[in-house]
Amino acid sequence: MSMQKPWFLRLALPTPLRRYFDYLPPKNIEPDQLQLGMRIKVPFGKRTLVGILIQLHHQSEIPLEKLKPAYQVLESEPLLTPELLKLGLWLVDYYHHAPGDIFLSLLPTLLRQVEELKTNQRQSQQCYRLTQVGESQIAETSSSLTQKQRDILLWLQQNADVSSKAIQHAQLSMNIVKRLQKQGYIETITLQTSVVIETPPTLMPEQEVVMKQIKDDLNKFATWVLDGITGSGKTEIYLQLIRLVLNEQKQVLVLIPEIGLTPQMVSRFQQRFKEPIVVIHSGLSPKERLAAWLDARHHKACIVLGTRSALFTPFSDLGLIIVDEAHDSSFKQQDHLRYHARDVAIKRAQLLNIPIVLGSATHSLETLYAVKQRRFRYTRLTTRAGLAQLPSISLLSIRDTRLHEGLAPKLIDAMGKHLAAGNQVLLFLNRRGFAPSLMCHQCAWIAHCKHCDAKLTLHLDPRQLRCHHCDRIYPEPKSCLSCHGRQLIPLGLGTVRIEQALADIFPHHPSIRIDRDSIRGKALETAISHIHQGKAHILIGTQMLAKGHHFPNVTLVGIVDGDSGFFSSDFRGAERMAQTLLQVAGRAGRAQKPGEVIIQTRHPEHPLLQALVNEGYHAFVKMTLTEREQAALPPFHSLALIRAEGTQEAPLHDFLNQLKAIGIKINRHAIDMLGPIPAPMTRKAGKLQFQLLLSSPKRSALQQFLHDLLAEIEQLPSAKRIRWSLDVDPIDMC
DNA sequence: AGCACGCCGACT
DNA sequence: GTCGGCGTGCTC
Repeated sequence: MSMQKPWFLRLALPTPLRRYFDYLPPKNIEPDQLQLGMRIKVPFGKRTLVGILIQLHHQSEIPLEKLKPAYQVLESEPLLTPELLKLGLWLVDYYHHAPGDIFLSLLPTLLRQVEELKTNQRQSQQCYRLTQVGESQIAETSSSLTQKQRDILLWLQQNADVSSKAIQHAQLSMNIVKRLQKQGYIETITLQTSVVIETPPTLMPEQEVVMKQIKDDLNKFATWVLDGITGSGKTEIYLQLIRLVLNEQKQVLVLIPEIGLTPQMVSRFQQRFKEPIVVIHSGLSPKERLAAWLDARHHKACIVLGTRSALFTPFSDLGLIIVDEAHDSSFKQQDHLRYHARDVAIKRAQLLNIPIVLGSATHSLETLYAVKQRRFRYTRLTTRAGLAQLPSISLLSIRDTRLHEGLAPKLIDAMGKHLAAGNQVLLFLNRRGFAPSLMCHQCAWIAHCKHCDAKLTLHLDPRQLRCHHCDRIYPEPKSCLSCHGRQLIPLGLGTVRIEQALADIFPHHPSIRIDRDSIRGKALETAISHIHQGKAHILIGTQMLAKGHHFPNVTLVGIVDGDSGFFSSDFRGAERMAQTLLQVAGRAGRAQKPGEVIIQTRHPEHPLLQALVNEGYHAFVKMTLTEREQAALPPFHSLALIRAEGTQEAPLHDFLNQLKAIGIKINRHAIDMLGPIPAPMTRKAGKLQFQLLLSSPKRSALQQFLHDLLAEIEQLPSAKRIRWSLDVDPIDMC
């Protein structure tokens, strides 16, 4: 860059504004001292902010007199890698979100703050080890080490990766350790390593085939769809692929839906690899998160295992991305930047020219459609390990059947048989509490939440009504609030009600309930081990039970309500229900015991249910894809949803109509606009929600349209008064 | 989003 | 008299 011409910094700043900000360079700084991605401290209005350098340029649209000089550059090397910077630019383009919000959310919170970063303050979980320089110092006879320093190095040679506690316990001085660290003889890493490293098992023939397919393709971008039923050994494929990539001195990123539900995944990784592993999830403290982030950035960690947010970890040598349970909707962020970690991960792999593996037993329609279009590569595992058989799935019609607390006599009989044989039974019902509604016997009044458009759920312990949408609690009314009738009847089924009923039906078989009410914190682990020890014979649970854990002694799975998802207002309801059904079914019949799955339904003739049960998930997918195509829905059409939220209906309606009018004006492409319509749950926690749904058969057309529309909205005075948001590729409509 | 300014109502 | 309510406007 020429010394004569004026030059400017273009920064992303933490504001919701969809634009960048230009600054004059800080004093005494030459352009070649700056690198894109560096954090820079600047004055912004009356505030001081940290921004990220996006571009150096010669021409600013802002008049020179309005430009302020930046205060200072906060680092000598950019913390945001060029690769993440590119990914950020893509996110800006694709999700049409404020760039400042995006670029700053790529950094851990501690790095978004104006205060200077204090280093060497990490103490928790920090482990010390010798560096190569330190190793050679020990051998060096002429080294200037003192006896104490030498003792420490020798001790560390014997005891690698130890915590400061262990060092103090060995009567060694942490002060000297710190000094040796400064001299570069000792380094710290964040990890929990297990001592025992297991040897990889021999792969089954089918796994060999899958490995060979992916292995031959490991040095370039490809999206691999690994389709594997529960128990078919997907994780083993991950582990062996990771081994190959680690052997190339590269790093691996593994994304999983929820860390809390998959502790065994973490420990499996720790048992297999001696290379340092870092776990990133929302439960970490800001310090821990930063430490993990920096370890990945500087290749001190070789494997990063984490939830959605771990996607934005910087790596120096990333070689492979794995997304486990890739269909899971928790990969989609539902506020701020509404990104889908699965989709962004694919983009990241593409930018890095590395492979990505999506694993699931029930891939999303989007993924399978991409396979059909040959955009993704497909490979599958169909047999369960250890000769375990697949469970047989059957539909049980409960139409015209007298139910006992929601359970058909045939299901109760089946339960009796399995229990008598000494096996465990799992009942799945995705509704917490005792009863999902409370109705007046006289006038049919139903208790509703005052702040949401939702019925209140009756809970027993303590006895109260609760809104599952805003978590408000109401006392149980003694009489009907409408007609004062004294007889209020709990309607419908919750897990608590089933639990009570089962205590009567099977008094000699203890049961355990697993849902968000019965399980808090570590209780899940306790409950799971309880189940494994056979202390409970019947397991009753919600979604919580469907993920991650295997129950080898469960031979019967009962789906209490097989219809709920198939008749929901959301077009993805059936897909999600099918995924959940198969996921729950997968809990049963591992080991040598064959499993049985019984689905209670009022619509046994429903073609989608029939396809799912008789022909399997892929038949279900094929049929659902046809429906989606006819209805012009994803994956055939691209969607974007503009939501507006407020306390009064009229301004929201007006605002969205205004957007629609602008949309019609600028619409050069085939963009459909539906709305404004009330959101499926219009009132939630006291707020009204309206939405405008945009759809197009061409993703790029929708993208261009959104770009133009947002430019117009920025000019709109009403847009500043209304709380609104844009969701590109929304996954649920409420 | 923050954070100002600004113009009106009820308080020491 | 001023403390503070939130409408409006700006941030390179």
